[in-house]
Amino acid sequence: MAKIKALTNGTKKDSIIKNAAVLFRKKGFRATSVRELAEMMGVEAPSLYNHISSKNELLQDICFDVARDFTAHMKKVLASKENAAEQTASVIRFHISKMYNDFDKVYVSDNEWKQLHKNEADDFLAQRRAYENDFTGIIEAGIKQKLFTKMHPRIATLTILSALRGLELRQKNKKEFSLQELEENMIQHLINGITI
Amino acid sequence: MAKIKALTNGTKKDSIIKNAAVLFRKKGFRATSVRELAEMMGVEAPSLYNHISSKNELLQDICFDVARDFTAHMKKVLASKENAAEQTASVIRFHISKMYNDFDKVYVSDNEWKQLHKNEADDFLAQRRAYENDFTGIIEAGIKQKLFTKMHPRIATLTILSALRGLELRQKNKKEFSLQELEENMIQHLINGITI
DNA sequence: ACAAAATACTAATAAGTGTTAGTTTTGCCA
DNA sequence: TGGCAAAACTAACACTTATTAGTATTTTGT
Repeated sequence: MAKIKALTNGTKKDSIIKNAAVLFRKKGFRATSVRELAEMMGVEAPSLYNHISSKNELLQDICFDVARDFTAHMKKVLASKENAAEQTASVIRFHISKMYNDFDKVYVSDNEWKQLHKNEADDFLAQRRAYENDFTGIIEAGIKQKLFTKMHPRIATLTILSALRGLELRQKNKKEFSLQELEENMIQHLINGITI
Repeated sequence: MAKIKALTNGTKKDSIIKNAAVLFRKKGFRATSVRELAEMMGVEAPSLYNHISSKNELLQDICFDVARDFTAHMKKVLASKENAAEQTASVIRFHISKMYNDFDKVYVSDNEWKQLHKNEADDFLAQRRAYENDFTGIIEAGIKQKLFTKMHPRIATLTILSALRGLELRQKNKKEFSLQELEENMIQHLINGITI
């Protein structure tokens, strides 16, 4: 009779979520069974239901936690008095470090949110769009401030966010370069490419 | 008794694949049922099996067709006498136009290949890695030729390919900007960002 | 040490899956 | 027009799925 161990500084549910994130990332949400998740934790599948209410809830928690963190950071950036280039760099840096430190959850949020139930998917997408619009606002401000070249701000947004979201920072990559290297190179690449 | 219509310049199987790609993109491979695909085509599920051998075969065809096209283009680029900057631009342009013209299939290939059976997934991944290595080779050549700044070539590769793969060119976006605008802006952004 | 609460277990269910077997219908060509 | 191949249909299978019910065990608080 194995037992679920709580995370240090976390509940048993947190522990389940953490393991779920690993499987959801590796195999996808639909391809991951509750039995499989239970086995990973050394427990029978129904035991998990003492801590969670459904498999879907796990995905919800992952997606909305990640969305909240990104949104919160964006609001902080917008409230700052930095110029557009600094704000852009701050957003990029946050994406990279979040991806670096919380890869499974961020990846799942980016790639599996479609599997949320309709209501939640709509909600998630609305948050995502708001985030993208905020970012586009920063780019537009940068153009007005003559920091950035004249360009299509929406395309720049797609380019930068798409580059960041697509990052896959598994162990293998972490050995090829450090977090600092990655940040420096990507910021240089993505910002200099639109700087006057 | 509805009938499956062949594509103009294509077989009935091609028609099934085309519809499958739409569903796989919208809902994901695992979340798409054969019955659903059949309904979309106005036919009962078992009827499809007169034309395909399995659901998985549909995914295989999609993924490997796309992979073949990208690999073929890369080989052409490598065989050309263009300099590294021109080669990079050519790769970027190909990604964008392919994504623009064949969105469903390219998207599915990029995002659902994990659902292939182990053998095929390994094969697919090997092709993908070879493609990435070829691209890194171009970047490295560009640095040697002093066209590009000193940087981590592997990070530049990830940045550019990630930006391109993450593009989602559905109808909505196609109204915001033209193919030409998109190409110009992204090439400028992704290449100028690493140009001396 | 005992009662109560938390949490594990086994067994089972209902729904959905891809796919096959066997049969009927359709469309084409002699 | 008759016959044959292509391709549709219905029915059913063997599995897997998430989840619940009911029960046993462990842990916690007194």
